[in-house]
Amino acid sequence: MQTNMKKRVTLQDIAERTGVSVNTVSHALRNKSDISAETCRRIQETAREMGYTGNQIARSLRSGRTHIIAVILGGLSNPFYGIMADAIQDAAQYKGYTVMIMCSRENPDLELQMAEEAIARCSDGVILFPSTGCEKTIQRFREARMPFVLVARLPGEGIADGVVWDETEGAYLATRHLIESGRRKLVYVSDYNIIYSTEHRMEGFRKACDEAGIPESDRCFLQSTGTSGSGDNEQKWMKPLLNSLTELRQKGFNGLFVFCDVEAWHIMQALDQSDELSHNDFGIVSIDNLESALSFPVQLCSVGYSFKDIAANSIRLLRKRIHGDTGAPEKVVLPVHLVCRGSCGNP
Amino acid sequence: MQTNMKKRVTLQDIAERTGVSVNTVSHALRNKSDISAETCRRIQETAREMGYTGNQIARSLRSGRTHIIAVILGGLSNPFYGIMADAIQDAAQYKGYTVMIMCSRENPDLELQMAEEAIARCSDGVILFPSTGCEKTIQRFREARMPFVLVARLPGEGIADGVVWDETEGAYLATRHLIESGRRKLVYVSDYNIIYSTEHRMEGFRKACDEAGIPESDRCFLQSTGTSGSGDNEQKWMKPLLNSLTELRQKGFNGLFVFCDVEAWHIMQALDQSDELSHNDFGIVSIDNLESALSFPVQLCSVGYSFKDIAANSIRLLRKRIHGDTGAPEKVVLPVHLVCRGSCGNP
DNA sequence: ATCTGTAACATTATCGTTAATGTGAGCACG
DNA sequence: CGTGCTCACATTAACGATAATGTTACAGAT
Repeated sequence: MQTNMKKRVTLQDIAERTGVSVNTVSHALRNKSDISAETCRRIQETAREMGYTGNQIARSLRSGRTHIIAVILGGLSNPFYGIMADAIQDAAQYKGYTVMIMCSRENPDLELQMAEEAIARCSDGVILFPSTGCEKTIQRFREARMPFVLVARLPGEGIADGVVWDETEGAYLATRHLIESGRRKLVYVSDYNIIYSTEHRMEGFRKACDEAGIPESDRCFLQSTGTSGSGDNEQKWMKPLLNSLTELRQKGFNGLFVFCDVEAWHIMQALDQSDELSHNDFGIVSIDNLESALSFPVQLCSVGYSFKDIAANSIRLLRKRIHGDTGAPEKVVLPVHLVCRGSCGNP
Repeated sequence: MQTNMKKRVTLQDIAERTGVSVNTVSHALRNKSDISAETCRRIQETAREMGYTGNQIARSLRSGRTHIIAVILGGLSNPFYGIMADAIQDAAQYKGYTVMIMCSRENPDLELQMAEEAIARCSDGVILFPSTGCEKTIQRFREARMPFVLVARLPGEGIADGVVWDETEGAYLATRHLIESGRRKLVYVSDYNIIYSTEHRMEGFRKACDEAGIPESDRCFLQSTGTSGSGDNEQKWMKPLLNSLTELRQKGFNGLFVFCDVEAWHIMQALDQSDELSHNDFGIVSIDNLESALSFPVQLCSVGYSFKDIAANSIRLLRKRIHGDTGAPEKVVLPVHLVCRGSCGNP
């Protein structure tokens, strides 16, 4: 059964080999005081010879610290999360943490399950990209006294530490960009209905429209289906979407504000596969600026923010809590910027 | 200092509360025998009341199993790895494992460092996407008796368990597709020089050329720079690439076999940003079929394989070793298939 | 000659859980 | 009426590392 008995070298083994106590070995390897230079050298050499590797599990049990940060996000095949995870990994590693990524699939039940995992595994803290319906998860972290930070979405003011970017401003910039490129009949289109993000992006959209004097009749909120990429069957969602867009195009709508880049790609794909429409029939802008990190051959105008800053701030806030800070929740709002690549249709 | 004393509920706490021994609590919570139904019920209820969550760290130390699988890959911002990681996560979770993702940045030194982490944290096993120069990493896993599987790249026959797909066949299919769409002066272009993959893809490219009777003079191997996405500065790599491609175009070269989708996107982006060339000047095919998982508005012909099967087989092979199998290394070669989306230029 | 101090180690307890034994009460049975 | 057996728990010993104390030998002070 246990033929692959991993008999790792332990402090005990080194102790026996060098003829000192386990504690002395432990101290010697960590260069603590109270060990003579000669003994210290001998122990360290023996440890190297024997191929000793400290057992993090044992250390964690003793110290109560795992140096693990759990990151709960939608799923890694979504480039948005992929890029985020990469940035967080980097920032975490820089501070000596290992990350453990868990996927919620944007489902509050799975999210809670992942939270339970994070707690059971004694993570030092959790970075949560909260799903819509994350209340129970947050409640659970509180009751378990598990330090956590909310990223990207912040359901309620002062509820917890959070790192977000200026969503309203982002949507405002994107929409204004559409308008400045000559579009005056605008569609806000999305499959997503995400806590925090949706309301703020809608608000930014409205603000830009108001400012430009675009009447309500020239604004349209199109709730699409399948464009978020959750469903697999293309045929199912493309048809209805194209029908709606064709109709809107005939009514003179010529600008699309799309919730995020991933969704915009889906919509562009649909438009390009259609016989009657092309993605050039609409000015298109969205949010996330993923192309900047990925170098796609897609010319999508988008509003970006710094993934690196989001990661660094998340780790910073988390570390504060891990180290015992019990102050009021801190909210970090990062700036956004517009990147024009031509999909707005500006001549 | 330690104001956030996480005083979790332990078996001991439950034992004191119910007036039985710690062991009895342990048994009761795991529905082991030798505990009377009444006591069992009482203990479980108390545990629920007190909000008990088992401590995985302690369990791991005791049992010698962490139920953690470390995955060492290039980096999550690369959609190839993002999709892979997602599939592996899924397969691992299905079998009761949590994955710990570590990034090698395709750098053997970092890779070794991550391997050390995986060992120190007592992962049950490791899934490694080996970098070029992975010998020391593999050596380390062996000496630590750490079960591992190589995925995507297999440096040497019978060296270790491995899951790959038919690279030669893939490149052959892709190249033949180019030829069948009327291209007969072909460029193999790549920045990558990856162990295993590069030789096999080149071989497939050659095989298709040979079969179609394309003379050596009508084949070109272009070693690009920056197209793999490792460098940040676009201007640096685009110029030389476009110069090379312009020259090749003038010489009549009209088909590009690109190492992988991510690289093909970069090249298409460069072509589209050029004044003299467009991505329509070349038939383009590559490998990975990432669009199928991501729904990008990019019409790239590509050779795909099943991410799900790769993930499932990796976990399967790993579990065999984790459970003590010491048989000969197993190599799984998964089939590939071509997906045409039009970038080949077929009229 | 006794006391004190300290360098350099050793011992012991502990983190939370679980496997391997240990134990006492109650009951059946020859 | 003692033996054996089972039930239902308790006790003890790990897992590997580390913090909190103990211990010893020897140097120097008084």
